[in-house]
Amino acid sequence: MEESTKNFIHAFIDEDLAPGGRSEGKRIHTRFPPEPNGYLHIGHCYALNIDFGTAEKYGGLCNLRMDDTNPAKEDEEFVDAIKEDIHWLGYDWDDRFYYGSDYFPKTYELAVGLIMKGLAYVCELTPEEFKTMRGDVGVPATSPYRERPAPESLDLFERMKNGEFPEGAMTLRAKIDLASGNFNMRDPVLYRIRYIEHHRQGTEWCIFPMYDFAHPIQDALEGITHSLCSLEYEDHRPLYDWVIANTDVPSRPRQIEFGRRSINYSVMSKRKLRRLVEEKYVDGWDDPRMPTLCGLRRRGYTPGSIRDFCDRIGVGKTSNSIEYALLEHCLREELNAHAPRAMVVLRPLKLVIENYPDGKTEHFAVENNPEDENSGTRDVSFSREIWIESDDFMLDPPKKYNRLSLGSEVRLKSAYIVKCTGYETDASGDITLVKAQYDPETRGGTTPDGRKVRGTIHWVDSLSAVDAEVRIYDNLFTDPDPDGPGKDFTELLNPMSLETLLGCKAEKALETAGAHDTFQFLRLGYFTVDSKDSKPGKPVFNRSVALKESAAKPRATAPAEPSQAGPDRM
RNA sequence: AGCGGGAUUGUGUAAUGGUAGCACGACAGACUCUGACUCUGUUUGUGAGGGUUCGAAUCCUUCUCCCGCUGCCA
Repeated sequence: MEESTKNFIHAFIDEDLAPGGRSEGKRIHTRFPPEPNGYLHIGHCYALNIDFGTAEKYGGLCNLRMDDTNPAKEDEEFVDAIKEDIHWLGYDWDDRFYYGSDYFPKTYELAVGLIMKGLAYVCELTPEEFKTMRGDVGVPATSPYRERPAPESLDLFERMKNGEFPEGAMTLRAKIDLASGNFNMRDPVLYRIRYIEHHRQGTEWCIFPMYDFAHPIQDALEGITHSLCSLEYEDHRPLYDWVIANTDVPSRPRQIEFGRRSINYSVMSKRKLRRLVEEKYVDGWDDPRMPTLCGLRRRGYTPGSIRDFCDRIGVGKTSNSIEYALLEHCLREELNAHAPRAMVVLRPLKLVIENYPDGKTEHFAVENNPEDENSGTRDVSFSREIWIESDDFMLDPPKKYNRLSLGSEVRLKSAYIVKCTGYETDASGDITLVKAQYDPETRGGTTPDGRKVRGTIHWVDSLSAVDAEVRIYDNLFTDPDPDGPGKDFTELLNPMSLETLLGCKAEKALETAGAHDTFQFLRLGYFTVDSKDSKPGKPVFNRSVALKESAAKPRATAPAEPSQAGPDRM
């Protein structure tokens, strides 16, 4: 997992660490600064991996800091969820957990210092005036308050802080360059007035620093050496550097920007994820179809598979969309090695073994995981009537069909070889039952005579079967890029993204499976116990990811029989 | 149009002047008590033109295309 390949960020850091570099002799220190206004998603994992991973690579430290300088958007509710998700992924910040808002007094002090140096002024342009006087490409911005004497700005700024002016009446602006081609440098706002209760500061403050002012100060105060952020802040770097250069801060962090990464068939922006939840296209932030960490967790993704994914997608300055198949591969790879096997029939069809004594029950020891010799075996019972997957029997099988058809032989996994002798149908011609004869010499699924049996299928003893609900998930969207230009993602939702199967038959051992337990259902895929809806005796499983299927495998027509739409089916 | 970034196979990522490699996907075959896993093999790429050089993905140049910014959001 620790690829530790060198990326462009490492190249910059090596350069800074070299003799004469800005970080020579220093311990590398990064930070992860989420805004507590939503749940973490897979895109954050990528940033987490960069922030914590870079610190780790250099034997440094990474802080966790809640970026909460805008009281209108943030909520304490998200703070704990964010911390939980990060810990779940396996990253730790020790005792270095901070809130940006904890620095409000110091930030205010530094703003005062800027005013005294003549580098900031109180501007009384209303938001509307501000907009009209912002200038344009080739047209400088203007402000009649730009030359206001420092003592006057000092007085007004203090009164802003004391709550003497209404929202929007004035701002504190940096005095930089009204004609800059980089609009972020056209005397950017440093402080604005907001009469909103802050989730931690209460009503202590009514003026709040902007990100562009607060962030570099917070970084410098914490001794951050490298402030890693996404590409959209590239235009802000000159301002970041300006703040560092012109305020009295103890260190000089370097901002480095990296390209974002998204996943196809998904949306990633908080705004869109919020819409999916609020407009009930999904069942909540932790709906297993969501790219949120809580959603992925409920779906059955493991921390290891997600971190492996982040390592594999690399770090660069391009903004790209990764194929969902890579994430799935990472999960399969981990689960194949570790998930215990179980037999579950999703779409049950009764198989009656005519020459097997009625009332008799046998027990077989079935290996828990053929990939892991130490995983042992479990006891699986067998009797005259068993459930098999309905597409494991076909009347008119295509070529290369290895399963049951009239007259064919198949192995019941770990039990016996059976030969199909007949079937029954209902009035409409649908198959209701399949008949077979077993070969007593093949106990355990062996063939003492050395004959080859092409197919092996999974099965569940009807006498001990447990009814289960299984949820099959597919992409949330039908379009690989639902976020693309000119597209309305709500019109691209996949109506088949959730299929709920009721009356599935699970082997007895699964009756009491606990939340987040993950199994490989033989020949089907990896399934995780749903953490919300599963109950002992009434298990509910989420399909985390299907097994790969070779194209050669003939696709039987999927019988719709026990399948039913869930309540939130779209 | 002003400023800032970017372009290597279907996808992502290496190669900083010296054989374009790796992973995922796809396809084909071997193996198999999971049509999984594993193993083997195959296909497809340096956005375009010009230049420098023995030699260019890499350096120079012109062009094309893509993305971000013009909140008192982060």
